[in-house]
Amino acid sequence: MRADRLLSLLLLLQTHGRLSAPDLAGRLEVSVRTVLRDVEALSASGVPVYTERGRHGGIVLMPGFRTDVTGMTADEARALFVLLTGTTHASLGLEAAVGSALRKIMAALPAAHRDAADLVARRIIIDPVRWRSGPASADLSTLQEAVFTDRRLRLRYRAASSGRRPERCSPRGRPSGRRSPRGRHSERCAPRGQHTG
Amino acid sequence: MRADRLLSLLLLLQTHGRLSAPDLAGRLEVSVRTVLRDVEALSASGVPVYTERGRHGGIVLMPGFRTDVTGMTADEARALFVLLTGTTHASLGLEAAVGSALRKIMAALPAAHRDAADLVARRIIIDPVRWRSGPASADLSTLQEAVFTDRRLRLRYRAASSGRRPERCSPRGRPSGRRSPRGRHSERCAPRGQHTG
DNA sequence: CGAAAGATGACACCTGACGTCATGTTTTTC
DNA sequence: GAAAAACATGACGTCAGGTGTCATCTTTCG
Repeated sequence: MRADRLLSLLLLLQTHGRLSAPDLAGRLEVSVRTVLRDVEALSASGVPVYTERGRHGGIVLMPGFRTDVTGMTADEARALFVLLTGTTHASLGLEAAVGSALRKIMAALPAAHRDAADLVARRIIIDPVRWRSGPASADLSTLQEAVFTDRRLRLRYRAASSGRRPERCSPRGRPSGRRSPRGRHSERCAPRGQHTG
Repeated sequence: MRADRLLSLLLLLQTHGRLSAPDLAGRLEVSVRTVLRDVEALSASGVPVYTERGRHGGIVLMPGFRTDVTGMTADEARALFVLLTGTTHASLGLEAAVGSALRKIMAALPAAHRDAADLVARRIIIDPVRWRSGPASADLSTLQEAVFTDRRLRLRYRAASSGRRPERCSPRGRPSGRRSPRGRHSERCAPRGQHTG
């Protein structure tokens, strides 16, 4: 899904400061052209992302970003809070767009707002099995989430990252293998190199 | 978008107890076939929706639903809360899927969880202009939101519904009119009859 | 100057989403 | 019991969005 990948792109840019388009293409498992298209879409949507050309160019998120843009009132946030304590289970299992997007945001939360929600996000990250007990059709999204979680883990608890890996790999590949001729990295199972610096 | 409509379908079913497929088709401005497909998708996603055949059949949401399914822990909800107070502005303007979906949920919130968030949702519903001051590309989504809001208003504050209607109508119709041959109700401006009983 | 990387346009392919048509099946109503 | 209304399902065609690939061009750094 495109919206899904846009979110991942944004989170990747928030985590690392600057990434080259080929690098992003590898991480997101799409072509460089698609990465540039996505960057254009992000920029058109108001995300302060800009690019730098030349030898060591790359995609850069505006440094001042990631902190309080505060587009939402406390009231609105509270409304969401109330909503999410109740109905959300259905709405999460309902559509991959909202569901997986929120989960990805949640997974990447500590990087953005580490101050108040780190413990919460830690629980979610450490125990991804819980997601598997969700709605029945969680195969693909659980896999994607596991991959994403693993990446995040590499950043936070580098020691405890191994051994908790899902048995099936093939990130972003559908079980039917229909999408395999597209991506060039369908065989990879371990998380990609991570610029741990 | 399909995910968007699935959410609307769920909310419609939550508001009214039971609706026939042709009725839903009219409200959602799609064909009956699509409504049935959507119901199937909802059901496959774990939403307890069932159908009743025969003369006065219809689509019914399980009565026990809408209250605490509690698929999300308070921790997770708090994580979302923290998230939505911060980064959300970008993520809202970013992708219509998450953004408009959340707004629709928020708009329909009082029907579901009237107890704790009515005042919040009321503020949101009464002052939709605020959404217009968001990211620049909010044309279509703002229109859709306005239409949706108007419908909700008819239910809650029947007296104050008029006069605050957006100048452009054509709900769910793209400005280019590309989608017009599909939907059968592209010309309508006023909200549809609402079963106000 | 050459290599690496972003920028852009064009073209083809594929898939998901819809509408339409056709045909059953079930339930209510007359 | 027949007709009507409504759900159920399969098939087929259309259409637009998303992607990959190819081809150039421009910019920056070594």
